[in-house]
Amino acid sequence: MPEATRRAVEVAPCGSTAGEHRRDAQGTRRLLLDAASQLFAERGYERATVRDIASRAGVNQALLFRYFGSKKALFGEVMARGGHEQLRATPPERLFEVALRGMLDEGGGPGADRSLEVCLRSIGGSDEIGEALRGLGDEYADVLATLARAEDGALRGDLALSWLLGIGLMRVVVGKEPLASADPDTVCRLAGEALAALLEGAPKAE
Amino acid sequence: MPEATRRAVEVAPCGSTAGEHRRDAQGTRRLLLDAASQLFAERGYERATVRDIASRAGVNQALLFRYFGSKKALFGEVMARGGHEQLRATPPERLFEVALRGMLDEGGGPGADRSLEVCLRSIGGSDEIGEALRGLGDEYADVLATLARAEDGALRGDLALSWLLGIGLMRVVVGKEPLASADPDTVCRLAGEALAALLEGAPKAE
DNA sequence: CCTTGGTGTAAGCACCTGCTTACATACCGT
DNA sequence: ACGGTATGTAAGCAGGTGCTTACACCAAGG
Repeated sequence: MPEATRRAVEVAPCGSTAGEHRRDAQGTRRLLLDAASQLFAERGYERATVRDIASRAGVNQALLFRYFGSKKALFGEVMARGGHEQLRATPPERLFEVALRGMLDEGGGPGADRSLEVCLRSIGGSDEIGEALRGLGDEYADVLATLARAEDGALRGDLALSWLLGIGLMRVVVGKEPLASADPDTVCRLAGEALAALLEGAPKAE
Repeated sequence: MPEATRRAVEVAPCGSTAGEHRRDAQGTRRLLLDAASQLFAERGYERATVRDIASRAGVNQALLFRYFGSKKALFGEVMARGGHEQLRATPPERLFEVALRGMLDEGGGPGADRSLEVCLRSIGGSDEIGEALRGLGDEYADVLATLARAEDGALRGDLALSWLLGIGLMRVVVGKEPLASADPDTVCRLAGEALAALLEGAPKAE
């Protein structure tokens, strides 16, 4: 090893300011996970860069790769962490309304589940990302399908999920007026009534 | 068959050697427009690169910038060319069904209107792109709103459009089963019935 | 003390992006 | 024929991307 490596960079030690940043792998891992969750929700997968994520977490981007291996793996962990909680905690007959309100009340606190929003904003991305998103969609659609009593319940469940995501798309991502500013209660009522017609409609053309 | 469409353009009268590129600005401009239309529909705005577009058109990418100035301007021309035709040629009460079928019958010939598909696949993109897409969405929603007789017709129109795009999203972009393989007639019937409930529902909660 | 291994960082790599420039070539009026 | 110009091309630029590497630090453990 050459002697020149002894050269000091004279950079301020990270912990010198009030000792705030202790060396804690789990902690910074979580910082990265939180920052990624926010940025994926705000910009989608492609437009959220690893530099932005690391910057928001306040750490070096190399740590992101040390702890998660790749941007895609990080995305996978973010989706796995948030996505399924709401699904398990909500009874099927209320799932549509709860998920819809989750998207309508956008500023619903920092801990709100924004995985559907992440889905919407990331949809144009690479095929591997689409794969991950399809998984979450399948789970929602399966639950919704149980609400339709007709034999083609799975298809009706897909159509219900389509509407759920379509509404989120128009309101949150596109910002289409008057939908974007509409009262969540009104939107839920209108959608709920038509949804009932969908799920309880005649099972076959006759 | 993208190769066939390339040589199908015959604008200039002089039809000499088949393999050679006649120098025809209008012709290559149109080649670029066609290639861009296809690639934007297949991959969305961001993932369709100018190199790919020029390559599919069989010309040098520098020509793309000579004729259109920028990728965004090219996108604008593509959207302006295709988007509004279907809207004008369709009576309002059939718009939902026609647009829905336009997305369900995906391989509907090379001249089919795929602007809605372009919208869906480009949604995650930059804000300026979102602006362009919002314009087309507004036109559709305005027409759909006239179908609702209630005073909140505009909101119901937005919800109808949300569903239209949501179905396209799930079927074309995500490929969600069983929706992706479902019979278009069945999908149209299910959606149409519930849509009627939406548009003709009670005007106010009371 | 000093080694050792986990934690943090700056710098860089290879590639891709939209876009530009300098140059070659074919067409057309004279 | 010929020169000017419209048309086409190859090469390159500046910036951004995910990801890697070489190195500095800090806290334990001998």
